Amino acid sequence: MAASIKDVAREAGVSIATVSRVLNNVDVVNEDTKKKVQEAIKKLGYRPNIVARSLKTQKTKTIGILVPDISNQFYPEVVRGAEDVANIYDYNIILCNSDSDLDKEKEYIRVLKEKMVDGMLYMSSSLDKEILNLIDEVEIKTVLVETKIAGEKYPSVTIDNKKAAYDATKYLLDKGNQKVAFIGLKKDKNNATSQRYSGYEKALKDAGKEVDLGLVYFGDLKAADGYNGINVILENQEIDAVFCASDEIAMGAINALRDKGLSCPEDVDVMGFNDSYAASIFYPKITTVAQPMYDMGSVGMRMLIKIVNNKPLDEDQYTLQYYLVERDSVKK
Amino acid sequence: MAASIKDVAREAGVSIATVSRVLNNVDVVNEDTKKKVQEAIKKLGYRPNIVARSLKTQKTKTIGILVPDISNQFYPEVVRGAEDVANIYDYNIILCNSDSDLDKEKEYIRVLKEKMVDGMLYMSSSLDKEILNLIDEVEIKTVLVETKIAGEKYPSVTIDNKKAAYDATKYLLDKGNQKVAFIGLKKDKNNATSQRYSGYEKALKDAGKEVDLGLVYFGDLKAADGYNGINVILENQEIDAVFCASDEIAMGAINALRDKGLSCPEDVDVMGFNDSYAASIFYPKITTVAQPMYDMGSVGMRMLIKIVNNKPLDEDQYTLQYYLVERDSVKK
DNA sequence: GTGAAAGCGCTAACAC
DNA sequence: GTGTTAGCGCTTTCAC
Repeated sequence: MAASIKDVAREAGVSIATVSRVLNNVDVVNEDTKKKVQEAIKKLGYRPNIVARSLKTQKTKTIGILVPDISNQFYPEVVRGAEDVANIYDYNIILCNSDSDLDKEKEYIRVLKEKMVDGMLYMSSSLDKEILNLIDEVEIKTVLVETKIAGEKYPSVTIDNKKAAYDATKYLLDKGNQKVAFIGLKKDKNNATSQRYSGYEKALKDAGKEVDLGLVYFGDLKAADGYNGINVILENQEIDAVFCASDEIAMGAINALRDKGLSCPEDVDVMGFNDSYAASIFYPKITTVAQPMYDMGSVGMRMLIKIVNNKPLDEDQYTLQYYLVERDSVKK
Repeated sequence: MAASIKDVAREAGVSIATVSRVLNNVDVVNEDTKKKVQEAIKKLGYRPNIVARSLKTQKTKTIGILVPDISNQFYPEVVRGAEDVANIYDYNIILCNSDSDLDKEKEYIRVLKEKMVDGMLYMSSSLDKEILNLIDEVEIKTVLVETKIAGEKYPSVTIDNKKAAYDATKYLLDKGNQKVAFIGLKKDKNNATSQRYSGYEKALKDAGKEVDLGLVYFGDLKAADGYNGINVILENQEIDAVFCASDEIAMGAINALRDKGLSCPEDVDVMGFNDSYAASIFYPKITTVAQPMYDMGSVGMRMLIKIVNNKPLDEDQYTLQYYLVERDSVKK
């Protein structure tokens, strides 16, 4: 067993209370006593037992992070941003992969409660009312990342997905493209990613165009969906451009185009979303809407740590800036 | 404050010891008493405080995972594999990003000790003796993933990087390629990834060829390194093929080739390493050595959990199988 | 400025 | 079969 506070006290010839005081830089401990204690600590290689401290203080200095799947393209960077900030303030993170499964999420939240995390960063493809209720019930301080509940009490950090998609679609339209297709998720009011379709719709309408469902393909966010989407859409008509709700879709779409003898951007403009690392390596390099993934994590964690320490928040609902990265998959 | 074991005891009209017994399915508790307790638990929505339990049992049911950087291509899948297994056995994971920085690693290991993790999965690009000493000192049960210390006591799960690189290079040679280049990390005995160069060397020698340093470029594992590598190598001579120590390098290399008017695989065969998701989407689809990343994590965690629970290990040093994925970046 | 002692919520002897 | 109690390693109040 490692040395405990008792050992240090004995070694230094003081009481454990005094050792605790120097550990926490609290009260005015006599300089000499302090020195003695510090020497004893060093000699024994003593490190406080944080579990014991946590039980007493009711603070664990650990934060739970719930993500759908860390092996998904989006989350590693968010988590990295979050962990970096956590680390600065001496917090650690417990990482949980929920697969966006409601039961798994609920179980993780309960376990996080049992482990007395000081707070939680919650990410999910959708936002179920049951989860929100559970969060209230277990009283874990929580910041929502990627999704938000408009006008509700839950602090959040998001980007404006609808507006981003609007801008992306408009960009394609402004290039003179007539038939602009869409491949992505179906509309669903609680799902951040699916709001991209709304932005697409609005951009078309504002440009005086009808949404032609023959130009729209709903699937998941994978490359395969982009590939299939192009094949399905092209069965009925030609297109000038396609806005994809993820970079992976965009890459799949470009591959499908190429397999049909069409090239990007010469024949069809393709726009992605996220600016994942692969988007910058792909050929052609993907023009895309960059989400500040690292920042979403770090800002979220910063907010959470403030909340945990009862500090006031500058803002409750952070909306971070996306930006359009112009590369080679859309004509200049 | 959430309900404690005392509240449950009071509610059920029994002692806390009895509540503890039903919680842990221990001893023979009378069926009726058990029912009463369970009802009280349900009524109060009671969940045990694991921090308190941990202090008593000296087990936290949490495992530390040290990775260089979760936003690096390789680790998310490993971590996912590890977390899935951990979850099955009711463990949670604390994720730490070290950037392979020695001081950061040391500090994380100490903090993990303070938080009394039951064990640790350690991944790093290299394996410093200081770290090993520290692990011994703090006595955290540890499994090494990706790297290993030959003939030492540390359990590990790895692939045979040298042999994998040997096979990959030989594959390129067997296709009739005369000048096979290499882009990757410089040799370094403790770094798993850098052993790929040794495999490359050996394959050439076994094929009766000298290693031509003009065909070798050492850098990092990024796409930019592949891009630069090709440009540097091609300054002096033409090549028939290139073995890249990562898929990212391979993609960068292919891009550089294309920018020089050379196509892959028609003019130059390119082989990657890892089989990251992007490798299967890239054009051309990358022929590569697949590392079982998910399995490395899950096998490592399985070993660790056995160790933590003092169960015997079937093997100490797991060497997992890699395999060659034949796609389109090498001529058929 | 320092020590004694209570208590955080739990488990596990030990007693009955 | 169940209750009492000590104690895990710390922090913090209250004395002195």
